[in-house]
Amino acid sequence: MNDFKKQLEIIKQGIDEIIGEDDLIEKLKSGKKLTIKVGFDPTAPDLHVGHTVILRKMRQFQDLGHKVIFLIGDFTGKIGDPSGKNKTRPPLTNDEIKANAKTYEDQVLKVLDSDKTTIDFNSRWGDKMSAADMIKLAAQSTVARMIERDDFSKRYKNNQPISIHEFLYPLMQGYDSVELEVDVELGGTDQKFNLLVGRDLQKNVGQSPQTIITLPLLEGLDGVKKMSKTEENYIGITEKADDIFGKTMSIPDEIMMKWFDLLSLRPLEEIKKVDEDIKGGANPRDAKIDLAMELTTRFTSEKEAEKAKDNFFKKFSSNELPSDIEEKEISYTDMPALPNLLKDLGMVGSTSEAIRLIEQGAVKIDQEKVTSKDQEVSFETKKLIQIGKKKFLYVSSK
RNA sequence: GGAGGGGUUGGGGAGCGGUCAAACCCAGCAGACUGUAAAUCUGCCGCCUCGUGCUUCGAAGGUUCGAAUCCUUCCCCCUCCA
Repeated sequence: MNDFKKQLEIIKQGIDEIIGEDDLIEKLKSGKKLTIKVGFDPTAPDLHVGHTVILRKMRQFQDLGHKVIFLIGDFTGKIGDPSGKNKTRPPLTNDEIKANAKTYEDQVLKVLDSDKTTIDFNSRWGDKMSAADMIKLAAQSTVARMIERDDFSKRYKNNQPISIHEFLYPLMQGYDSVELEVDVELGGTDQKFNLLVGRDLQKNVGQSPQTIITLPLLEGLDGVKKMSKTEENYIGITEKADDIFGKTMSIPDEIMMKWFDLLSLRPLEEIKKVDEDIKGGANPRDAKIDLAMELTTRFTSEKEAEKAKDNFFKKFSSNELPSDIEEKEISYTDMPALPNLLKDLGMVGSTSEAIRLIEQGAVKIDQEKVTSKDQEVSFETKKLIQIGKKKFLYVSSK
């Protein structure tokens, strides 16, 4: 593909900032196959959809015919980072790094094209560097330059410690770009400084400085906070089809288009059309279904996605029961009261909660609403217990 | 080292001797409605043996008929000064 304008449009879709756009245009015009680099921390092996924003961008580059390097930062990972915001980060062993790399690979290839992905490790050259090499590298930047970085300057002003080696991390990351002769490096907005260092180092050795593309953070399911594990507003990419589909359907309408922009691999025209259709009065629900299907298919399979969609509508749009209800057998000598039973079954957190739910008319047994917490139920024959719209369980006694 | 401020039920944040299981907001859950698990409205939102029951307000003691609220000691956070 040599239509550089078209390429540029795809490259610039859904990004936060691009630095060095002119260089990129020149390279695209020349028809050169570009080398794209993205660095990943060798810890955190469990990816969620928010992480795939950058993977999606990598995939777009692959689809445009460029070379994408998935670089695992194991060199720095082996050193550990005693000064991070979190507690001491223990150095990783070689085995841990290998295991994490494997997990990464499994997950990342759900988005990336396996044939066009190179996985590399910066220990490949990092391990060979001598103290003299490191000092030479360090000589290429200045303390003043380092202090420009937002978090460094804040910490400096607040008299919080900054270890010397922290200055070496951005340099090392930049050096990776020199080593790989990178044309484009992608990263989160918080990576901007580190990415810029790469440009400087490349210039110093006479390479064409890499273009930098930063990507915005994706809001989570609540539509407000950034997607993260700790906020529990995430979709893990190894989750079950039903969950991926359902969670996607639960995002607020307002952020739906952003999700399209940052996650969808559809052609730009199609995404624009979705937006226009909604503004023209189309039902946002249908667009959300399309998005949910796309994501579910990507992280599971088309077949599972279809099934998840079916289940979703069975569960929430019609009164049909979902197809995969769990079953439990109970055996009691003294049958407990219903609220206690619900707690024992793990359907509620406490008997108080069970009582509340019963009072609110949320509990059904064999489709019949339970009207009193004292209602007696026999499970001689298998019965279906339902709480709210989401919890179902078949129960029978031994 | 010195001077202050603070730790309250998932988060934020009131309360400063009884009427406190503790305002209010957010999150969460349920019901109604619908275009979906969106939006909106309503209710709930410590635990149990569901009662003038039990356990909570950083921890342990104490004062009091009665404490989240007062006193003592301890632990932890934050701000300012050196």
